[in-house]
Amino acid sequence: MSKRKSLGRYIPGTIEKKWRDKWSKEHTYEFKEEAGKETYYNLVELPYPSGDLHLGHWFTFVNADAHARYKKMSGSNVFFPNGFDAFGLPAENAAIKRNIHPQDWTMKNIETMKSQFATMGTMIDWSHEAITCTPSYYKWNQWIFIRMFEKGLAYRGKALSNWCPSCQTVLANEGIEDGKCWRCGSVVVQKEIEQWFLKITSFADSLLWDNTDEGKKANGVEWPKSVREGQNNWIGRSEGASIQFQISNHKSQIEVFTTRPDTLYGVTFLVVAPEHPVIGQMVHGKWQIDEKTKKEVFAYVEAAKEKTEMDRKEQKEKTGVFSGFYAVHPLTSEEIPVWIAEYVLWGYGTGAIMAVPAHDGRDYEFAKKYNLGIKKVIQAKNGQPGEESGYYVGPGTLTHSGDWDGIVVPEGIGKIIEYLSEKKLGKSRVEYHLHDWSVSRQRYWGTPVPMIHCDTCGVVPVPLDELPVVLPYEVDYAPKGRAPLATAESWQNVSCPKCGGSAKREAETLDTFFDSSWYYYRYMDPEYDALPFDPQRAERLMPVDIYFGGAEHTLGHTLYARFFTKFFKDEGLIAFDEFAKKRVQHGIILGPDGFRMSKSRGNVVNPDDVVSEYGADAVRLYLAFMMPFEATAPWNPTAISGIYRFLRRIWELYERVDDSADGMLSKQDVYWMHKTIKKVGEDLREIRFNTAVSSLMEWLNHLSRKEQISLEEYKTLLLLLAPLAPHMTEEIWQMFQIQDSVFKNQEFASIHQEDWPIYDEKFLVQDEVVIVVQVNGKVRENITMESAESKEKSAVEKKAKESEKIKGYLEGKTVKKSIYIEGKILNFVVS
RNA sequence: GCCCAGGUGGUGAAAUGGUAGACACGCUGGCUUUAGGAGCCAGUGCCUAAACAGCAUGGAGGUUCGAGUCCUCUCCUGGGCACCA
Repeated sequence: MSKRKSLGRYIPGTIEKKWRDKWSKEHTYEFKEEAGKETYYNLVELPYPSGDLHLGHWFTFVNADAHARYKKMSGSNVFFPNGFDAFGLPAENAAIKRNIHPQDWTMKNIETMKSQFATMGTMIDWSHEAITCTPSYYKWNQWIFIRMFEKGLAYRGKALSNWCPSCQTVLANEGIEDGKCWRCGSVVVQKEIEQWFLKITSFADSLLWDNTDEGKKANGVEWPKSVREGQNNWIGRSEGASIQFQISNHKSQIEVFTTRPDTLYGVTFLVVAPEHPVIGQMVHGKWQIDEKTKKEVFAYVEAAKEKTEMDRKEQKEKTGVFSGFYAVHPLTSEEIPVWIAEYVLWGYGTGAIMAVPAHDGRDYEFAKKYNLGIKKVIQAKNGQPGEESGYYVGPGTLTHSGDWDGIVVPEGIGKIIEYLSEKKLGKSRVEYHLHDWSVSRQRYWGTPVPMIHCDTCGVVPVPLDELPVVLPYEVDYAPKGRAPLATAESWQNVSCPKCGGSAKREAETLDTFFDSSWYYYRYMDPEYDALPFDPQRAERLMPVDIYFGGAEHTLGHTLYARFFTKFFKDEGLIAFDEFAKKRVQHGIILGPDGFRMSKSRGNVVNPDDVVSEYGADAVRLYLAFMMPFEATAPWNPTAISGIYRFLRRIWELYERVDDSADGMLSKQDVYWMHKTIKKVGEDLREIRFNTAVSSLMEWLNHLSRKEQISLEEYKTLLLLLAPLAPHMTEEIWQMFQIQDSVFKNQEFASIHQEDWPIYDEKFLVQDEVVIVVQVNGKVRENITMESAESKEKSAVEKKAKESEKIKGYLEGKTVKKSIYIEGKILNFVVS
């Protein structure tokens, strides 16, 4: 009987540093492909190098790490890389504020954050790191952009933007204060601006998630419903019809889009957006219109132009103006007025609507305000009215004989569109809410758009063998009202690749969402220099098996990433449709006061402080334990002490390990061990870290009640804990080897190279079971029975009826029936 | 307005339709002279002197032998989208 020597006090600081240094020195976690071994691509959204790792980073990364370590112990060859999303506006702002170059600021932050990352004790493989602001990375942004350009997927287009006429620049919504430019105070106007777009809309249909059960099975992808629904709503496919309305006394027509062509009868007026070109014809053309109306229309349209998008959205009450013209209703030939109103958007559909106040709230509101007609459309129910059953009809009178004198149109949207096409009044049309993605940024710190403007040849892409177009270092990046790169004249002036004449480089840079749309391909081999990534390696390592990240990227980043993947597939670079098989979205840790952590509120918990107090393992374990991974809850500064206590109890349990106790485990002990192996494994696999920890605690409570702990039990406990608390388990694992002198003159074996323990179902069967006895569904008694005996309902019933308590409840009553769920519950239903 | 996720003790939370509150924090009482982030024992949903009595998972109905879990309606919180025709 050999009781173990005490390990002394548990001092996480020393232990953790020792192991971190060793792992990093020995490149323990560098990923190498191994033939015949299943790879598992474990991905976390790449962080922005803000300069400080916060608790949210810890929460996501340490839990993703526990999952990765579990997969590794279970036999997968795990690929867990990381990198930095290093371009972007904050670097420029910080640079201006602190008079330091954006690049230097960014690289310094990356260095700081990597040293903070190191304290987590993750198995992140930094040898595959990708940093998006390096030329070796953004070269491939440029390559992809040019490929898209050649396919017509990147194009120069126009879109309404906030424009400051004095600074001559586009402003983001955040750059507008009170409708005025934050820099010069001029009134901001809406202007059509030329910019670079990516044609994501041409992938709209393939980006739609098939949310039917069959669809989910077919693509084999496990993404949360909130993301799938959210993206589908954002893409916003709506099927409907476009319908032509003739303008009275003129040749022109107005085309409207509607999803409810079945309500056509109820149209009492048309509304066009203030930007609609027909207004120009009306006001400036030779159309007959009285001066007063003309003035009103002109004033309304001009006022609308001055408003920013924000102003328009904030406006609550609908406004509008009568155009002075009428259109002809295609069914009744009645004249209906044409109005101009801001609530109709130029950017959606045809920029004109048919207003059906009786069946649309907005139209109703507008009709009420301006005293316009309201007409109800009546649906004929089956069998009535009269013989026209099953059709939509306009109002009419139902005569005694059952005749109907209303206007009859076919029922159902499909049929009515057919009917309209036949009459040449309209046709089916699909609209999307999704817009093409504007990727132009008039900023310095980003990927230069690899294009050249030539007066003779127009826009010409930079030849591929001249990539990367390196972002020049010496540039005046302070805001001056134009793209900063336009100030770097020697950089900008080039000769045209086509004609050799003088030309200028594009001075705009790419949106950073471009960078992050494909970084996980680059991780596979960040040095690869033939293509953005090696298609053969992608075939082996991709798609990503699990992608951890935040809910804030539901509509932006993850949708763009899917778009790039569809593009790569079309290019023949990959064969799969979706880049990530599974998406898991983390929750948020709030400040101890229950509010979002923020410097201004002063409720920020610094992970470094907590680590120096309790150690990284305790922080890791608490972040796993405190709540479900997807939940949002406040940080509880005292609750972590329970975790610390848990770790120390395991540490101290070491001296109670009795080697001779092996083979002497009671059936209960074996049951506990196998039950915990099963539960912790399932939980780590299915992203239920909180219950994985609590089941370890339960087992520890069981072990603590025993006098002898066997070596097998204790080692199993360490193995199960290893993915969650990698430092402490490694330390104890090594102490075994030292005290037993089993590895003399040899390297110590790391616990993280060990296999995950295997449980055996046969040990999960208990000799005795407790059966709950209910009477009319209420618990009245617990009876304990031999497992074998409990399989017989009659035996269980017999035993239950022997109980004095149950006898009392059954006395004088008739047992109508009884329900028995094997090994669990017996319910007597009595009258 | 539409879509999504939630609502369970003082707190964070558990619970394949089968004993609601595991595990942990906090709190209460006790023990151990105890400097250790102590430990150990007992208790801790409500109502009760107590209960293996009754009531309890936002609310109201329903399905079921049995509902936190499934269905219908409703209220509230968080997140996303939005004059999208």
